[in-house]
Amino acid sequence: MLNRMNSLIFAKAMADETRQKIMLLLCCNWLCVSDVVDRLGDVSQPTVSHHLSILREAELVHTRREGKQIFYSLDQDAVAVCCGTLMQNFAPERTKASVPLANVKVA
Amino acid sequence: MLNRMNSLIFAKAMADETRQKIMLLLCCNWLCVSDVVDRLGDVSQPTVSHHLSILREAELVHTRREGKQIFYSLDQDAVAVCCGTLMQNFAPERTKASVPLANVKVA
DNA sequence: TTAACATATAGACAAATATCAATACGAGGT
DNA sequence: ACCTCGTATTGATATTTGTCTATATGTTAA
Repeated sequence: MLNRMNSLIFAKAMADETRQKIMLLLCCNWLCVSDVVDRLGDVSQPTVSHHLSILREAELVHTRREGKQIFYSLDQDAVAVCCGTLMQNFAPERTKASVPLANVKVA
Repeated sequence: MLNRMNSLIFAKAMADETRQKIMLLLCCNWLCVSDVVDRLGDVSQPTVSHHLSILREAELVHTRREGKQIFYSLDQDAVAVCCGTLMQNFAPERTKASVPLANVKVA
C-alpha cells in the first residue's frame, strides 16, 4: 500500500521537466532558492519555490536554513529507495537476484 | 540527452494511478485490452486504450496481436533500464559500487 | 460482402498542473 | 522599530492531461 503510494508520488514528483532540472542541480549540491532560480534562468522564483515544495512533500530533498537563505539538496537515498520500489513493483523478474545496476544497459 | 529525455518520458508514463494499476496487471501477464478493462472495473475501454498508447509510446509494453485481440504485457527490461537511468541521473552517489537492490531499504 | 467483435481514434469536457505577478512572511541588519 | 533581502503563499490564467461518448478501423466468421 505505502509502496504503491510512494511509487505514484515519486513518479508525479519526477514527471516535470523543470523539476528534473532542479533535481539535477541539487544532486550532490546544496543550493539556495535564488541560486536555483539563477541557474535555471527562465523560471520565476515563485515557480521554483512551488517545485521545491513538491519535492519537499515527496521527501526527495534535504533542507537547511542558513540565515535568510534556505538550502536544498537532493536526497539521493530517497531517490534510490523509490527506484528500488519501482523495480520491485514493476520489474520484479529483474530484481530477483539483486541485479547490479551497473549491469543494466542504459541507452 | 536521450537519457534525460527517457527519464522524463518514463516518469510521465508512470505518473498516473490508473496507468500504474494497468502496469501491475500487465506485469508478468499478457492481457488483452478488454481483460484490462474488466479487471480495472471502473474505467472505459477508450480510456484504457489511451493509457496503453502512452505506455506503448514510452516503450514500456510488449504487444502481440492474436486474431481480433491485442495482447499487452509490461516490458520489465525497459522498466529496469529506466530505473537504472533514474538512479544514474538522480542518485549517482548510490550507484557507484553497483548497489544490489536487495540492500536498498524499502519502506 | 455483411455482421459482429475488439481496439483505436476524434472530439468534448473537466480536473489537475505549471506558470506568473503580487503579496505575505520571516530573518537579519541599521 | 523599520527596512531589506530571501523565500513562501495567494490568486489568476493557460496548458496539459484524464475521462467520457461517439465513431472509425481492422479482423474474423457467416
